[in-house]
Amino acid sequence: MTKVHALKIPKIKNMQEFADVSGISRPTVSKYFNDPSSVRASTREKIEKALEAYDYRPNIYAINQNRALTKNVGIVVPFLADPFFVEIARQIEQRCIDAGFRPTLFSSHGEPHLEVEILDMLRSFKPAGVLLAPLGRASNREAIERFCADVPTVLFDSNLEGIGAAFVGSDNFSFISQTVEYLCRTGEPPCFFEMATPANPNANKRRTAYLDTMNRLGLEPLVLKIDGEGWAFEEIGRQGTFRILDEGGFPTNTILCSNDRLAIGLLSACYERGLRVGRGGGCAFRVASNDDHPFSRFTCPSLTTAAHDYEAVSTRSVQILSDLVRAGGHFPERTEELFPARLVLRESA
Amino acid sequence: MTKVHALKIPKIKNMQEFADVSGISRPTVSKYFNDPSSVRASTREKIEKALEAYDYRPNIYAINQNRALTKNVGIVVPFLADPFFVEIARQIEQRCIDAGFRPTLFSSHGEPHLEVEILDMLRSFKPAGVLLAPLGRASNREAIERFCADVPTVLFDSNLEGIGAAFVGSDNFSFISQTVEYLCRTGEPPCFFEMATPANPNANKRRTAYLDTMNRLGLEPLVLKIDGEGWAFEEIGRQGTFRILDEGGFPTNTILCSNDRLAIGLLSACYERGLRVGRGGGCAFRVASNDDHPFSRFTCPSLTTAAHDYEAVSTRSVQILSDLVRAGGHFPERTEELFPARLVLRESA
DNA sequence: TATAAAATTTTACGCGCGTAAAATCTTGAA
DNA sequence: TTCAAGATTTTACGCGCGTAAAATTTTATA
Repeated sequence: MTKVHALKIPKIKNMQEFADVSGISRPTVSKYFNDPSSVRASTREKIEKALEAYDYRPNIYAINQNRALTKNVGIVVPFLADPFFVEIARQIEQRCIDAGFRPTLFSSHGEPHLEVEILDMLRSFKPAGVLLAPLGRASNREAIERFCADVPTVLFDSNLEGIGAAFVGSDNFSFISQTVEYLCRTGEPPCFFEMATPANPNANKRRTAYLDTMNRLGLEPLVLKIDGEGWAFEEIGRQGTFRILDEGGFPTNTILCSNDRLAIGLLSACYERGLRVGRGGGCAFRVASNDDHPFSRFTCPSLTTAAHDYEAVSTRSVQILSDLVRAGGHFPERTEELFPARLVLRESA
Repeated sequence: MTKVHALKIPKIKNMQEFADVSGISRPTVSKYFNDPSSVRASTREKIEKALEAYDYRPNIYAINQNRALTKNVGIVVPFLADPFFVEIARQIEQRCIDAGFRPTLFSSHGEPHLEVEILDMLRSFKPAGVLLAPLGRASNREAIERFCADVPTVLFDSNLEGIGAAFVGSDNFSFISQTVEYLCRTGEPPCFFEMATPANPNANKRRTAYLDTMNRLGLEPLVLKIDGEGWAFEEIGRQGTFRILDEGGFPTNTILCSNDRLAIGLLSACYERGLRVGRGGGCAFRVASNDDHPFSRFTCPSLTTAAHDYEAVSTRSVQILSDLVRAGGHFPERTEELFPARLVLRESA
């Protein structure tokens, strides 16, 4: 666009020059860019007319240098290679833009030192606020706590007790109770398949929910813990399944996985061993899971799972962050908000 | 860290104050932060000693406002929900940091208007350079061309002829020739399974490579084009497979997919229809593909595919961008560099 | 029409740092 | 020891914009 008019118009270097050509004083122009509705309608028209003709954009560095609070928002997810986090990040990103913020996405890539580095860098960004999905168990709690003391932060997906101004996530009990009840209603009660040392605190909540639900139903719970560290859940689920199969097989014909990525690994291992999964006659067992991972509809068989309410979590997270920023960065007390799951029935159970 | 010493040390507000406490003039301190080796060793020691005691960090906005060229680098990928792009982005990110840049990741999320918006925003970032994997066919060529005229840009993954200072990607011919030759050597020649209107220009190169390779081998090529728009390749591959199966089935017992994500959809459709895929006896057909998508080892069966040289592409992209920046943003002529594939044999073919 | 109150604009100043040019210090050879 | 060339540091200025306070205009009321 610039190029097209290049012959006609002189280049605008700064706000002063733009103010000159639009016939308004520079500070008024500055006000306009901070909030167009803060200047008189007639003034706004003049500026917008000039804007069409001259295509000027304020220097973001000069803006942010002087403004006490920027409109930057940092979005930090623990592991971007997991499409679940991409999806939730995408929605949060869009809602931040709608709310007038300038979001930037970061991934800790599963590494605690990267998480700390990102928060460290985020400090110098002077963000209005940060939406943080922490690594969880591996997180440097102290570092995150210090960060949250300095920067208004809303945690999402994974809760760190007492840290951040608020937490928005999914109700793990809702996930598990729905899947367990469905499985019990339609067949044998499930055993619970999870990592022995899960990266994510949601995993612990899910185990507890499984135990509670089974007890409530008067059934004997059975937890299978598999080895493995880190964020390569699929591979961990796969190797764990091989080991279980080699050591005598699963104790029930119904398996509830802590999360979809473990289930993906489990399904691949079952397939490789020629074990058919599903509700049908020739099936060795049923498998259900939690998260509604974007790929869970393409597994073999497609995965019955409890779906996050992506929209509610992302919408509410950004809304709370907006409130937090408006409130000056502090809430009278920390809040936690959880959204229920929606059971998605597919072929695996 | 700041908090720990809070009682002992006064807070450093700006470079002047830091210069005062370290006994050096502010401009010299400025030089140090731009390049520590540009000040005398004795001066450097003084600064670094003060740095330990006072934990001061220059204001990035003030820095970037005055510096003609920032150290920012934009990394733009077309679709972050595809773990392939996450992986390549992660590696590029790390290499940018190693090269002294400050990378920021953006995703066009498959939408051309977002791609343009990102480039627009990137302008005001005054980046030293940009690494761009364009959407491809859907890209606004004109907008990207204008951007590349103003900002030093290296294209990667998807080439847009003549645009950008350089292109670094994978050699699609190497991918296809290896998979085709392997399939022909070990069984029936493959038909080629692809989208009728692929989003990505690599798809066209792959089709051409398939046709060439089959001709070279004296075999009759056979291209199956399936409908579908956008970036939901798995779903497109799945539905396309259902249609083909409903309309009489595949014409050969060997299928080469243009990319892994289509193959994932194809495999899920085959599974649902009870068609076994693989080399073994009871298998309806063999399926091979291209990309070595991070999930291709977890498909059922695991996917035989041609792998990108992630490391070579990311390393070379960043290296060329470094050169480009050093050269002042322009090369005497545009270069294209392609890296060969590595065949990964798994269970599907 | 006059005038006080409210809304808006302008004046005036500073933010934190980069950088050219001037001043100073090192270094090494005479 | 001296002194010039080279290396380093300091002086001096400006970048582009935010923002409090002052000045002005608009609006509402009498």
